[in-house]
Amino acid sequence: MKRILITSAIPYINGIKHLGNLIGSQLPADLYARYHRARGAEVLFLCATDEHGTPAELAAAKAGKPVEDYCAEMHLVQAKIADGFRLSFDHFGRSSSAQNHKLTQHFAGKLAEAGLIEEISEKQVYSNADGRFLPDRYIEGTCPNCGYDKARGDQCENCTKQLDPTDLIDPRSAVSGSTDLEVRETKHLYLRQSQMKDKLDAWIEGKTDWPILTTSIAKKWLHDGDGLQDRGITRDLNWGIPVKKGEDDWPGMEGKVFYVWFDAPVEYIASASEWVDAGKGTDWERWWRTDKGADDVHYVQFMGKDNVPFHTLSFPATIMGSGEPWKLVDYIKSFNYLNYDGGQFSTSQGRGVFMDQALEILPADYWRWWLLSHVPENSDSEFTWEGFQAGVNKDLADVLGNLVSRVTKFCRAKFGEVVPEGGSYGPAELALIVRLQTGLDAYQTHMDNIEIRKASAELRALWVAGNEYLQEAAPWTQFKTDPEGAAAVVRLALNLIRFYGVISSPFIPDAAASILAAMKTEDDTWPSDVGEALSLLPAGHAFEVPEVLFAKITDEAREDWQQRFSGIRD
RNA sequence: GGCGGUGUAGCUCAGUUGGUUAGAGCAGCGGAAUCAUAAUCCGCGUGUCCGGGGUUCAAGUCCCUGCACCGCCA
Repeated sequence: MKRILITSAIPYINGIKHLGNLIGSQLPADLYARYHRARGAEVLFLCATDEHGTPAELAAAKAGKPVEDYCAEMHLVQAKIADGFRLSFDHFGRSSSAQNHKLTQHFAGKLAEAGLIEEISEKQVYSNADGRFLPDRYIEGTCPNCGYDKARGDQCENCTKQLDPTDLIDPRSAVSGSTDLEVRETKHLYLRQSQMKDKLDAWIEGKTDWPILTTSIAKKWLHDGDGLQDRGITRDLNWGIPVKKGEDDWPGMEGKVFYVWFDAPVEYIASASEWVDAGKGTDWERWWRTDKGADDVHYVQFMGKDNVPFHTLSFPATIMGSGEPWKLVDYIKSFNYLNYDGGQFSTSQGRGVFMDQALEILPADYWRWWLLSHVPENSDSEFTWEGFQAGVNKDLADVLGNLVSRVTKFCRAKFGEVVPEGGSYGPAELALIVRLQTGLDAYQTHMDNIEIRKASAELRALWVAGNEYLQEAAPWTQFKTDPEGAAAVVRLALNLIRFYGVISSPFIPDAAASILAAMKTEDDTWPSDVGEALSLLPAGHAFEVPEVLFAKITDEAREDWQQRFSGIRD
């Protein structure tokens, strides 16, 4: 049996994500996971919250809560919303888990043994009032270049000049506003990625089947300027994974933690360990260790383009550098950005639709279908309310939903809520089967290749083929002179509905479940031979006319939402 | 400034290793049908493939250059 390991980029803990974040990794990953499960593969689909770092600490402080409590709460909030979108994670972990502490420290220890960790002393700004070191961007002051008084320590937003915190005039803490700052010497660990450059380069060079977006970003970082640079992997913070060399203390690193980008990818592995500890699985190493059964695992990662450098370079450097047989990623699917009505989605400005709000106004399937069929695979794409309304109404309500409706209601009126018997299949039916077999094969090819837009277009074309057939066969006319012939058409059409329910389930799982429930069958076997699949519901099999599968989005509702989500989130 | 991406019908996008009259969905127009969520089906597209050079028997598809938009710059 095929074994597929799937991870989605892990969302940061400080707040609810918007639709751009959802379509950029979690939703495509879920589609892929559902598809392969449906086709009988053994799938392990993992995600988690990314919880460490300064933004989490500040968000917790703002909420007036200890950071541990804040993260625990926000994790539950994000988990609940993920469930609302039917994201079918086998485990939704936390980067702050004990398992991740242990693994992250383990990797650091192995990297140190391999000579890939370097200790470097540097000067950093310390805030006496806050009792902590401040990252560059959390120091504010007056820009020496343009005089802007809210310049950040890394860059002036007004004149865009790159700055050092020490350049600022009258620097102050962005956390407390205190001006009681001093520059202190502090020691940090650096991952010597530059030592791994050739190895990483050769590895990326071999990935000719990866999306250009993925490899071009990786190559840029490998070759740009002086090539791949070493990166600091520690920070002077309280909230994080304490720096240790395996299980041993790391002299000189007391009170320091690993930097988020180092521990966050390790959580992909730790999440599998959490999955076992939560009693949902029995052996996580057979997914992650090539010496313990993972050599036949196909590992696919999903992420937005901003995450590509970590996944193509830093994390592989960590894994390769450990010298241990950890599973390396086989395919990286990366995405561009989804824009909102002519601009960007913005978490800080509350612009666009956030995941919780989306679920308040419409069922998950509406969002899943539209987002997946417009996923920014080749370039940035755009969400507009008009486009969303038109797409959802046409594809889901008119093409698929109405087909289910017209067939089941016609059958109920003429034959009762039972698959009718009589008649036999002729050339039109055979032609339909051939058409569907061709389309199903194409659909599967696109899904296998993770070409999501193409897959959604093909699925929609399969729905359309059903309407074409029905229109041509016109059982409502045939019924008047040849009820047996009409019965054969309806029998096929009812089977067609079940067929659609099965193959559509990766995109629209709730509607698919409703369809199967209405057809009163639990057989959701993925079809291989379409002819067989369309004779699964025999004459005499009872069904029921389902409620309207997809209510249309009205102009009034659209205008209302358009207004409501244009500005600042309440 | 450097690097990367994008630029194809009103809109959203396909166009594989260069090769026949550049395609699909939506919207629009005309027709059929009336089972259905006024849904469906059929028919209708001469667009400077961003501009300009070049390579080639042949370029949307390769090379150079200019323009526009977007992103990244540890």
